[in-house]
This record gives sequence, structure tokens and C-alpha cells, in this order.
Amino acid sequence: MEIYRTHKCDELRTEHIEKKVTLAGWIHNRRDHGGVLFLDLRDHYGITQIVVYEDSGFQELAAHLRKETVVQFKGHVQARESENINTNLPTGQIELKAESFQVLGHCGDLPFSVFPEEQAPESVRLKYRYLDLRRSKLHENILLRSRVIASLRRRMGEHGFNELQTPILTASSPEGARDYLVPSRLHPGKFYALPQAPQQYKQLYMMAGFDRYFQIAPCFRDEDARANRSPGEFYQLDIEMSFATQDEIFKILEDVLYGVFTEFTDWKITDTPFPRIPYRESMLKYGTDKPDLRIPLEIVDVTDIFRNSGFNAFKRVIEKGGIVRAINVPQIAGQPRSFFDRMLEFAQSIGSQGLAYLVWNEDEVKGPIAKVISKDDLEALAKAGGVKTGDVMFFVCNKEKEAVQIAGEIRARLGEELNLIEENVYRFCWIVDYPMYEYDPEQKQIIFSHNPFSMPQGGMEALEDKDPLDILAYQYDIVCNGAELSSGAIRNHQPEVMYKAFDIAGYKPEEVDAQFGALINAFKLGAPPHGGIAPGVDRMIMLIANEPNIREVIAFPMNQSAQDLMMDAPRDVTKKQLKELHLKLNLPIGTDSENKTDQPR
RNA sequence: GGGGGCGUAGCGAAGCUGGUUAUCGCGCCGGCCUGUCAAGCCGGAGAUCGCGGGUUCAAUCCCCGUCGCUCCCGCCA
Repeated sequence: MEIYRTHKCDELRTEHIEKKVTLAGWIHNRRDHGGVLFLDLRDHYGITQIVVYEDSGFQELAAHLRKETVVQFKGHVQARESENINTNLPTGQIELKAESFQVLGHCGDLPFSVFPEEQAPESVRLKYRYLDLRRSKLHENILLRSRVIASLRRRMGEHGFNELQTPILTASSPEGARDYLVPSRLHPGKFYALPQAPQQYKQLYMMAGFDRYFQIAPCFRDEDARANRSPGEFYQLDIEMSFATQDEIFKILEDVLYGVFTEFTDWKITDTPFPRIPYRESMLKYGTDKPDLRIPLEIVDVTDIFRNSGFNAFKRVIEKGGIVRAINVPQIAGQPRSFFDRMLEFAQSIGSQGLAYLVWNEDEVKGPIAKVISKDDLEALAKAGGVKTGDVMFFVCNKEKEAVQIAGEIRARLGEELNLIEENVYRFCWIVDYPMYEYDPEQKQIIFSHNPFSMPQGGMEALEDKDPLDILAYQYDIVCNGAELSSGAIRNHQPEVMYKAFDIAGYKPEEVDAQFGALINAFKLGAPPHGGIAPGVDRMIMLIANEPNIREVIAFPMNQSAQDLMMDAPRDVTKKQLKELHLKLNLPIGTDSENKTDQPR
């Protein structure tokens, strides 16, 4: 069989002039001047200009090659006149004088242009994803993804981690997200589940003595999508290590992340060690456990100042157990009224009654609530928030949980509105000391606030002696520019501590045995202390590629409703398939399915 | 499950306090053109204005419903 090409479309340079070569690729663009025809031939590697003259004998035919047709050209490389050099192309010094051509793949009507500048509806892009993936931006993103993953593998290897596989068909677990279930043919009525994460398996690798595990692990969760959350499946850099302290895990991940981000971007990156912010401090200062540290604003608590102030609206809320949080914004006293109106409107849209503020002008403090606040209180507020002349302080007063969240969202909004977000920088931080438990008012029950496998700080003694709501866990998150990259924990590897921890959350030992039997049994047969973390690979690449949507870094993503528009998944299966799996459908009314006749009437 | 935004030729847009033959650019088809590189110029085809209903003499435009996509809340490590 004859070879398809001698060179790739980014390879030819002046030293190839007068060589006979063969290129193959897609017709990217066409410029027909009548006497001379130019074709841009594109492949994965680049673009080379093909020139077709009248004396070629096939100029007419070549002029009608449609865009995106796959064509092979043979001919001699020739130099371009100096005025015809295209400095935008690496191959712009030369061109291929076509002497023969052959169509390798025809192209019909395109649903959208492959030119990157042309917009197209996302549903159409998803249906014809292979076309979309030809476009330079998405093509580059997927290549970046490949390089980032290769770099992660190399770096993990250098730290002594072994890449180990875990099963895809496993057992459903009661904690966490909704599972994707897979019916069993051999065991009627029983189901496998796709792993939400290889959590138990990676811990079991530690029981098995492998010491340091990692995997680029697929994770499956049947939850609704977001711009930064792909429905159905995503990938984690899943890590677990034995005999590790929290600080040792941090050091390794800081090294890997700092290295990868440095390798693939020019942006400034937080120096290691990354700042460690206790959960409670983060909730106070930033109103969230995933703070965007690019925004130079901090929240302070001013409940005590308002407790006895003349401002009755706040006073009443405080008497009922509410709190007041304040955000001081430097040097925006000159903002127009419309700005404050916009902020008020935003505050109301997220559930705040209002948005009080004080403006520190040269001579006096102004604002809707200025009159009812005493001079002493104003001074106390200024001190609490580090206020200088020209600053504006905003106030949120509400029940604690709401006030924290609203203040956090207002802080973020102020950052956007006032263009305060630091540019071209990755601000990393660790959030540490998560509470082990929280109170669930609905179930009227103490529940695990995060992963039930985390080790409580203080161990058994803390579980026995402390108020459960005061117990902290060796549980941590890593956050970058307001995006949660991952959470992790030092695990609870002692069976008696495990039973006790579950007991506080209302689980009997038998229930623990039934639901986490494999793990708890393993803990009884010689378990090393261990811990880990699992940063989201897709989110990491989103950050590196500076893409606002996770689908832009996934080759074949599903849409927001968890459908693959290209493959038409999910879709109906045959009655025969259902029968083999011992399944009968019981569909909601109005569902369109070929198998709806299976429904009982 | 709930809330917001969008939906006009294959694609991107304009139009609409209700009234014309629904406009423009890209692409597609045909033609002209020997140095372009998102080539240019001339011509042509291509639209049940997402779908259904209502108000009206008259609806792309107003109202109601519905479907699709998307962003957010709920949910989610």
C-alpha cells in the first residue's frame, strides 16, 4: 500500500524547497483567483498552503473541493516571493505546488464552520463533536488535557506513587451522591453501582501494603450539572498514602500542583506552602469554604457593636440570635447611587432583607443608616473594619447561616462589580479543620458534615468527651480562585474509633458492618494509618486553560441534561435486553419510550 | 423539583410601541479574476420567524401554554 504522506502539515520549511513531497489533510480554506488557486491544507500539526496553477490540468476540479474534504496532494515544495511570505504560519515561507491530488474523504454540507471564530449552538457542537474538535481552540484544549495528565503521572511517579486500577463495576454505597446502577443478569434483582470515587478501594490498597497509590480515576455521580460540574462522569487525580500526616500530604500535592501549573501557564502561582485557613476562619472572612483569594476584601463580625446600637432593625434580629457581618471596601465613596442600588438589588435577589452601608466621607459618615448610629459605634465599626476616609462599609444582618452566605456572595459580587479580582494569577489555599459533625434540623440528628471515614482530631478521647459539634476532623480542601479542586482527609483506620464515630451520627455497629463491611474488616486485620486527597482533573484543566465551562476541556461531554447528543445516550433498549436483566419498566406518565407497552395499565 | 436567559435560512446576527416582498455577514451553488492567506467582485438558491393555542381586520412582534438549549438554587467531593 502506498504511503499517504511524506510530511505533516507543519513540517515543510525552506530547506525542503525543490523536494517532491506528499501531504494529506483537510481543506481548511480556499482562495480562488482564477489563474491561480490557493488551498490551505490542515492536519493535526498545522497548515500548509497548496498552490494550484492552470497548467496543473486539474485546477477546475481542485477549485470545487469543498471545505473539510480530506485530500492528498503531491508536488514540489517551492519558495514564496518575499512579499508573499505569511509570517503567521510556521510554514509561511514555502508552499506546495500541486502536481496531482486525490480525494481520500468527501465532505457533505457542514452543520457549522470549522473556523474557530465562527460561533455555533452548543447542542449542534455536541451532536457533531468530531467537527467541533477539529476547531483549533477545542483541539488545543484536549491536547493540553493530554499533556497535563501525562505530567501528573510523571510527577506522581517521581514521588514514589504507583498507578493502580480499581473496579468500575462495584457495590452501591449509601453515602454521598446518587449512584449509577447496573442491573445484574446473573443475580436477578441485584445491582452493581459505578463508583462515585474509588474511595474504599484506595483505602484497601493501603491495607494491602502498597503504601502510595494514585490513579487518574473515572468517577460517576448521578447528580445535576453545573458550568464547572460535568453530569455523569468526571476524573480525579486520586491519591492515597500510608503512614502520612496531613502536612506530608499537603507537601506532595503542593509540589505536584505548583509544578503542573508552572509547567502549563505563565500566570503567577501562590508560593508553597499554600496558606492554610481553618474552616471557621474562612466562613467568617470570606463567607464560604471555597474563597476566591484574588478578591482583596474580608468580612468582619460586628454583631456586638450593633447589639446595643440605635439601629432597631438589626437589634431585633440580633436579639433572636442573628448576627451582623460587615465588608469594608476601600476608596469607593465616589461610586454613583446606581452602584449602591445595583448592590441592594443583588442582595435582595439572594435573600437579604436589604443592604445597609456607611460611606466615610472627609467630614462625615453618610448613608441610609448613618443617622441612627452613635459616634462611638461608628468609631468601633471603623476600627473593626480598618476603615479609612473614602471607604464604604456594607452590612448584612440575618440568622447566622444566611448572614455568612449572603456576606460571602456580596463579597464576591463586589469583587466583580468593582473589578477588584486580581488578574493572571492562581491563588491557592488549603481549608483545614473542618467540623466532624453538624446538626441537621430536618432529621433533628447529628450527622457527618463531610466524609465519615475521616479521623476526628483528638481521636477516641475527643469523641467521648467533647460536644460532637466542637470536634474537628483531619479533613481538608484545596481551593484555587474560588473553585474547590478537591477534598481529602486523614482516614479513621481504627475500628473502635470508627464504630464510636458512627454511633454519634446514629449508626449502630451492625449497620456499619453491613454498609462498610469490607473496610471495617480490613481495619481489624492490620491497618496502617493513611490519608489522601483527590483533585478534580477536569477542573484543574479548566483553570489552566482559563475556560469558564467544563465541557470545553472534555472531548465528548454530555449536555446539562446528562445526554450524549452525538451517541444518543441514554436511549431505549430492546425488550430482549430488559428481559435478560429481569427488568420491567414503570415509567412516569407522558414518558416517550419504545418499551412503554411493558408498563402495567 | 424551582427560578432566570435565549430560540428569526446550515451558522452568526438585525428587525418588532402589531401592518412592505422579513434584512445583513459567513457558508452553499454559478460566474469573473495570476499571489491570496477569514482574498475580492457579480449573480443565485435557501426561513412553516422553535412548536401549539389565544387576542386582533392583521402576530416574527402582545398574551397563555409547551418543547429545546443554557446559567443558577436544590442536589453533589
